[in-house]
Amino acid sequence: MANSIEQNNCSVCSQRTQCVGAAAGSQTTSHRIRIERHTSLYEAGSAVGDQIYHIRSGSFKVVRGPSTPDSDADAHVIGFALAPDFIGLDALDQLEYANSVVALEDSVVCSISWNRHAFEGRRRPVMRAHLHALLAREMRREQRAALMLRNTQAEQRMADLLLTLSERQATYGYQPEEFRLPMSRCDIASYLGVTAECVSRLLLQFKQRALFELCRRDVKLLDMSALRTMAFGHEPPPQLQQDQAMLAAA
Amino acid sequence: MANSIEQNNCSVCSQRTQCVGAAAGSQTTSHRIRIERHTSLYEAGSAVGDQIYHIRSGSFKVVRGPSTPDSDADAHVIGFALAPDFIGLDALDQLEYANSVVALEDSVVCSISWNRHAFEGRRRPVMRAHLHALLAREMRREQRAALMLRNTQAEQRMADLLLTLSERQATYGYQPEEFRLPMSRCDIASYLGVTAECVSRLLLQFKQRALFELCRRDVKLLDMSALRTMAFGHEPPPQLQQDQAMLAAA
DNA sequence: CGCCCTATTGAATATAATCAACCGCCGTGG
DNA sequence: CCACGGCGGTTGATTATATTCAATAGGGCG
Repeated sequence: MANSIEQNNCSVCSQRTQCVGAAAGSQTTSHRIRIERHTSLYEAGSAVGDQIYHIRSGSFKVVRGPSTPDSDADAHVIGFALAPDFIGLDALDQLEYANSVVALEDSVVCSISWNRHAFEGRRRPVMRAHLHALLAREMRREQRAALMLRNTQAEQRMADLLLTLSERQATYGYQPEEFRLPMSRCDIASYLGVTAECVSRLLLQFKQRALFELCRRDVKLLDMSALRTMAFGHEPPPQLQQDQAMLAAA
Repeated sequence: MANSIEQNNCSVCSQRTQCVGAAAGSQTTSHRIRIERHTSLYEAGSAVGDQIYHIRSGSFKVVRGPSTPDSDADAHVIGFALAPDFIGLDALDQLEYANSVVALEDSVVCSISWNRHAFEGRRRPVMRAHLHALLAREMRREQRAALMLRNTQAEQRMADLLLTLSERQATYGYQPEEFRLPMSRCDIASYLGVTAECVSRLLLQFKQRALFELCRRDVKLLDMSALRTMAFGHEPPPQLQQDQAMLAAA
């Protein structure tokens, strides 16, 4: 399913300050993989290797179980992964992947052999810290998502999702107000834990309240502070950039 | 808050087959800590040390944020931890704990210095595998919980909780049908993402349908297969014992 | 052009929240 | 010993929120 692979020198990578691979040393190489839209990086049930994946560009959905059991449309979206996220951390100890990862658009990932990097060589302690930080960060992100699911209405979760996407857009150098939703309404619904109809209605409401403009999948946020107020009880910060900072510093 | 501490020789520990500490070597020691009911093992905001905790007996709730901000009762329960769970894995890379852990009953935990065990000594690779297995397993557990929150009604989540508690009871040598709920209705409600009233009604329904007997906090499951059918769509297995087996085998 | 798939809209229904009252247990103090 | 008050838990009535079922709209693509 992965469409093309090429070698990659981490020391000249544009994302080396954020990446685990680059920290391992200047001569490190990794494999760069190009994934076409709607194809999977890996499928639930396939063998887990020695690698984790770093998204260089594009976006993915993480789906519980096989991505297309044909008839069975209850493939639940348990998360989205956008550049520069890492994928495959939850499978470190497993023989088979429990989830499938499907590209929402044409994307590029780096495959990093974590075992070699994290536990050999001079920079081993640094790499360990990196890996543990990634694991713990992922765990806290899951916790936060679960918290949202428990204690908020669909409206707030939708607002949160929009803000998260916006934030991600911003860290990538683009404007935070304007972006394109890489996922379908159905994916959003599955992720938020509501029906597609409900997503539709929520988006309509948002539009009517002039929180944003929306044409198909193109979004332009108009009132981000209102969205923030809606998502959290009017506080500014989920400490995400803090985690990013830690990662870069390590 | 931790009430008493004593030294502990892991090689004669009754749980050495399941514990990270014991695998490190025969002369390993850890600290055994006694925690009184309603006191916290640690509080959100307190400093993270070099240890993770292994529950030897008793039970805890994991609460997002400080456990008692006095007036503010919206302390959300993000999970329960029962023997022989591990606690503190999500803080490996952090300076401060993000969650608080509160004992639901008088409990005993072992404090294990993971850094020393996992990265020094002859059994280092084994320890690493242990630690990574714990981290990844915890992550998958979170994912499973989130899946339940997204795609199920309160009824199913309640059934799932009861079965989980039952299963835990069984792994500990007791009968799986009869046990005592260590947590309050309010804690259950917070964990399931519903109100306390709703929990009450659900439990009443279960009783009326003769799924179980319930007196205050004492439970006796009468129809476990019905509960299973309710929780998952009539399939048997969340693969949890598999994880346990892997852990013991490593 | 016409089909298929995604998305939207509407009406009726189900599920859980909210608000409010009440019960029963337990510890305290008269 | 019993009365009191507090807390955890239960129950009821009403309302809000999201689901379900069904029908429709619109874009992409052969």
